[in-house]
Amino acid sequence: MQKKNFYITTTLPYVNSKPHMGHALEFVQADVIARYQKLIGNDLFFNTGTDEHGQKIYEKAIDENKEPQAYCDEYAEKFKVILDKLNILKEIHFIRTTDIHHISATQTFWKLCEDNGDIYKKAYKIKYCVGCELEKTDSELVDGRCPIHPSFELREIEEENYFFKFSKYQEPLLSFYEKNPEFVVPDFRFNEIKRFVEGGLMDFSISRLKEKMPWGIPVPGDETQVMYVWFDALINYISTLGWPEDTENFLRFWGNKDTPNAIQIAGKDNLRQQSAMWQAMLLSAKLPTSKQVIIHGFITSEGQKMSKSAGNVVDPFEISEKFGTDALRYWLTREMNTFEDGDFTMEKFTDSYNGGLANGLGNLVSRIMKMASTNGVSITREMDFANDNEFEILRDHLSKYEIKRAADEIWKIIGELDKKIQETEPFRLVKTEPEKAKQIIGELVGEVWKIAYMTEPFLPETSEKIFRALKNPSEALTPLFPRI
RNA sequence: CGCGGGGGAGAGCGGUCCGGUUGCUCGUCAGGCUCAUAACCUGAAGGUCAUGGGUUCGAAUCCCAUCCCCGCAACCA
Repeated sequence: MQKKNFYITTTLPYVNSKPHMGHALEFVQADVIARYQKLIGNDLFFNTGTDEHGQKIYEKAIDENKEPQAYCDEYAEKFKVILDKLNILKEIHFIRTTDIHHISATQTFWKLCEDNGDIYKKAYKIKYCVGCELEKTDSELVDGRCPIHPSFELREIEEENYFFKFSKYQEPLLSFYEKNPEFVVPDFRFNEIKRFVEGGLMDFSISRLKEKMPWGIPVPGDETQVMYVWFDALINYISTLGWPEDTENFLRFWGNKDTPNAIQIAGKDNLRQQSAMWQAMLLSAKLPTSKQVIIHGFITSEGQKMSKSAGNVVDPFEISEKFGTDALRYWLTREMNTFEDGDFTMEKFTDSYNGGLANGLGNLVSRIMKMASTNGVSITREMDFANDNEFEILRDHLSKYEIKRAADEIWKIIGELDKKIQETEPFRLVKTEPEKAKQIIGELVGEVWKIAYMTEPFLPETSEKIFRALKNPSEALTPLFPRI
């Protein structure tokens, strides 16, 4: 099989809050795909990082009495810690939108769009709450008023901002979608964005007055303005590759216009930004588009949106500390519907842990390894992903990013093995026909090897433990997942 | 007429695109096994697949209408 270059990126979390379950979901989903690609022998560029500019960060920093940069440093660190905690591939690139190189790349990008006539200045009306002394977006308002200060009338202030000619890209985007029928996965999200673009596009504001909000990347050639955070943040997907200087790396992983290569994963709230706005920006800069955008759902808790006020926030850090990284990864990949919303409760979590991990995978490995060590049976076969047809089903699902379905296939095998042990009874047969029993146990050990191999993208730590046990069947195996 | 998702055994989900004995997980009940983490295997009970109409030999699935729940509605994973 020919080696390919594979690029995948998450969205960059905005550092206005610490890592939560939704971030964990996206990191783990991306990691499963990345690990799988690595396993089948492809060269990998895996990207994530932190989105650090903008008004909200600026305010938070002031609230916490910190310099914005110091505040961001602190939060970027928190995200690095959660990546580690989730056992995300160490080779992941971690870009920060305050990185010097990102800043210069963004300014270059801006100039490309500007040269193409897609950036212009226009008076822009903003709604301003005198109570908060802040600008408010329409989505923040309740009944047209600031929810915190409903007694104040909102003031309309006019300021000059730069705008991006999004409207110009309605037709180009639609024809691009037409030519790339798999551009957004799953298909119902693709329909959603098509309908949105068909409905007409409004140019969007891409800068802010520096004197009001200095925490942004300076607009080239205009000292009075900084870029609006969205414009800057999206560019990370290519600045992380060393664009614009490192054209070789860029072509290798981002691809060219005929064969775009970048896979992006994002939450459903990011559908527009990733699959329309960002693609229009790339078209404007005359750069290749992304290859595919994968959209996942949200995690609710007790059927409701997680929020501090509802008191139902589940901390991924705590869960993995308490039950293990792979227990959390298992839940995120197998219990969650890959493309839809899922609900997290402690009860569901422990049920799935006990069922799938303790009674399922853990117990199966225990019973087979015990028989193997008692009877001196060791591993007899080895396979690999790239060449073996045994993995075809898994391959089919993962090439479509059907993470849950791929995991389901593994657990189907686990169930069949439990059944096979019961039906062939090697533990009993060993007393009457030891050779035949050993042969069966040998087959079972081979199956455990296969499971360890297939499990690696999902549960890397467990996979490693099983491999270790397979090499030393005589060593006592501690339960992989004690019941909880 | 804004967009989208959903209504199904006690609970949670597949299945719906491309009509043809409702499938899975957990729970309950009965039996079996003893290699294993009170784990594992077999079987059973339990559903008018939201409602009303239509198409069809046949509808959870297609069409029309209605009711209810939940997100989003330009920058919140």
